[in-house]
Amino acid sequence: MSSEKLDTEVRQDQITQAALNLIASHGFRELSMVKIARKVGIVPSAIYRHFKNKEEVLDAALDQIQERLHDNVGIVCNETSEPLDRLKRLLIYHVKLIRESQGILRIVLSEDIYDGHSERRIKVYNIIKGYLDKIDKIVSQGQQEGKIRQDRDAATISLMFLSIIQQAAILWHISNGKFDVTRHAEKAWRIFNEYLEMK
Amino acid sequence: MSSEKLDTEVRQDQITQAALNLIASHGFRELSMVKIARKVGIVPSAIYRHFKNKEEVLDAALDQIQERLHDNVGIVCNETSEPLDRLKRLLIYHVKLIRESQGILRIVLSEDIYDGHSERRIKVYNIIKGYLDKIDKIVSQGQQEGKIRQDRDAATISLMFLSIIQQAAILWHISNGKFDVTRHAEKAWRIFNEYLEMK
DNA sequence: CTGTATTGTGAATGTGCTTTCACAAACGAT
DNA sequence: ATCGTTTGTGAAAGCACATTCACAATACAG
Repeated sequence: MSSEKLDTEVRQDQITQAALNLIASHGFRELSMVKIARKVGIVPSAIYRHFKNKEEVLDAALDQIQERLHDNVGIVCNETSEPLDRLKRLLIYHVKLIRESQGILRIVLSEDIYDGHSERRIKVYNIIKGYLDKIDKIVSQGQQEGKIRQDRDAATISLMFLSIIQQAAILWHISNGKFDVTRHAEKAWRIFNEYLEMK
Repeated sequence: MSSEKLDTEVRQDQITQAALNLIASHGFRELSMVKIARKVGIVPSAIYRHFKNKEEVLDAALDQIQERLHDNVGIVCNETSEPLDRLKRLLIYHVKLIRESQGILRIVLSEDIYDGHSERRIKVYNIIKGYLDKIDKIVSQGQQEGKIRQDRDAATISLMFLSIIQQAAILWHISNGKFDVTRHAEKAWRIFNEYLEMK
């Protein structure tokens, strides 16, 4: 009952995707090599042909998340050059990302992903920091252009911006979809936008 | 090598405290009956004299967290009757709570605490909702008194308020204390306060 | 002082997990 | 077609864990 033999590159991709989907749908706690293997259609030990260990699989999954976040920023920056529009669209994309791949961002927040190993912690911190930096750039540019009030810290504004969605996403998840993220995001954005525009 | 025999009530308290401290310092993932027992000074199986299983221990720990959150609200409401002052102080107490008992609030956010069992998920949701309701009351009252602008949803404002600290707390933790929560809380509060005061 | 309920102990069970390893099947270059 | 490399397999080792159970120590009521 042998599976088809595939290149390491292909398998690595499949394994990473499987891991991401499993985390998204059943949480980090439920993630096991057995389940990843089942989803890919191979046997657990076969994973070790393509990754050194579970750690490496997780790292690859984190890389994917980072990519998706950065992609979103790239997209909105291409779509419009208006700073406030960029932020608004980024908010929408972020919410969409959360809704589509359930927990993909809660992964970043999940306590358990660190598991004592501080390298992973640093990696996660850098992912968030990288994302925040990009938001920061949008804000700073908006301030220079006079489109966003200049009397407040760009970093603080950026973090507040991220906080809005993130916390809502958590509530959304815990409530089993009962809590309306999109609605909250809209309302919160109105408040935030109004503040940023103030002179 | 027998331990002193103590009443179930006392042991339940010790066990709950031990569990909370362990989660706070080493995360939810690391929590085990063995470690709880070691901290209390008894043998793992002895825990089962006082709790039916691990689930019950966790539930007791969650109850404790809820209590602390509600206590904070009670304290600030006794300290002052000015809505904005109440919020500001609550922010400070919240940050303090986070700083003191490391991860006590990340527990609420931790993916793994649900572990598939939806009862626990509901319980956590209710804890947050209860806390948010109390914040909501402060905001609503402030709006009625004309101390807080009335053209925005109290619920949205409350959630934004909570988000500010919560996300910062997460960053603080991930960065191993490098990120300055207190500083961010202060800056964010200034922004938030200014907005709420606007007519 | 005696008997009974309560609390603690150590060993054992069972489960699920990651990881290793010898071996087998498929592939690719020559 | 063949040989070496890559990928997949199944079994097993080894670990941590929650939980159970018979038994021992302790407290306490009468």
